[in-house]
Amino acid sequence: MPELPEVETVRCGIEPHLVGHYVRTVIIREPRLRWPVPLSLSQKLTGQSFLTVQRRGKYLLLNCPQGTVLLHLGMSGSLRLVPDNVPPGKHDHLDIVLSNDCCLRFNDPRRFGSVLWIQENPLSHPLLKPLGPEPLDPLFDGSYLFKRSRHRRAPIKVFIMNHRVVVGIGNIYASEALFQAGIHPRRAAGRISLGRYQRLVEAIKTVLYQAIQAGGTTLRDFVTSDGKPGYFSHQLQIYGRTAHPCPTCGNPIRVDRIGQRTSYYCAQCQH
DNA sequence: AATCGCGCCTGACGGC
DNA sequence: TGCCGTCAGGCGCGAT
Repeated sequence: MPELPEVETVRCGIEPHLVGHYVRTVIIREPRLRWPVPLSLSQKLTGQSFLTVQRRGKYLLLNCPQGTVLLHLGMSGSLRLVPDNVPPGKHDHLDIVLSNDCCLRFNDPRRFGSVLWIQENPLSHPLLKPLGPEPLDPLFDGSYLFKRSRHRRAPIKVFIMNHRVVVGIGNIYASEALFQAGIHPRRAAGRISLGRYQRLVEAIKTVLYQAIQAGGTTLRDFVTSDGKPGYFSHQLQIYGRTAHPCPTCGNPIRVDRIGQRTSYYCAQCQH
């Protein structure tokens, strides 16, 4: 599923094909996404040109002079650029056809994604306003997390997956970062020292950077007309590796359910 | 204020 | 083979 690194890779991939081009047509085949795709999207977006393509957490912002397409890939969403004569396939819910004969195609089997049109300042939109800092921003550091976590009894894994605390850390990278930092996913957030938070933040930045770099190389051929856009295969040390030996100590990796999410950890290495 | 649990949805998978 | 139940998961929302 798209995590922050995938969304950033998508952003980089589509940006050069959108910026400076205008929208010829919008085709909505299935408006029933997480929120209904507004019927007015077609009319509002047609004729607009793209100024910039930004990312905020896992949201993509396609900025136009008169508004912004606010897009989320949810669990199973993907964006591809295809020549505009390629017939749509299953779950191709929406096309933004561009002046350069290219078509930005949104596919989402589970329809947890969303495509909205907003006219106010995007950052004051109700979906974006409450979001915490970007994990790769320098102001996201150990002392920030330490301060935010005081008196919090929630497990650290739940805490760092809370998008009001910090955005873009999904289930996979939460497990990976906690493993790398040697912190047990169930430990209460309020009972972790500043030093350990500094190590955790370092781990979060490292796993995200590595994944973004991996994505940049794997998804070099972003413009495709066939096949699925491969989310890059993660180099995961712990996620999904139940009963495999821990790469550090060799003890079997454990799986557990924390905050309604599957969590992987090494009971020996993480405290 | 913080935390919990629900619901949205399809595809993959296991059991019978 | 086919049918059915279960699970996976991002994330906003309403309840506690």
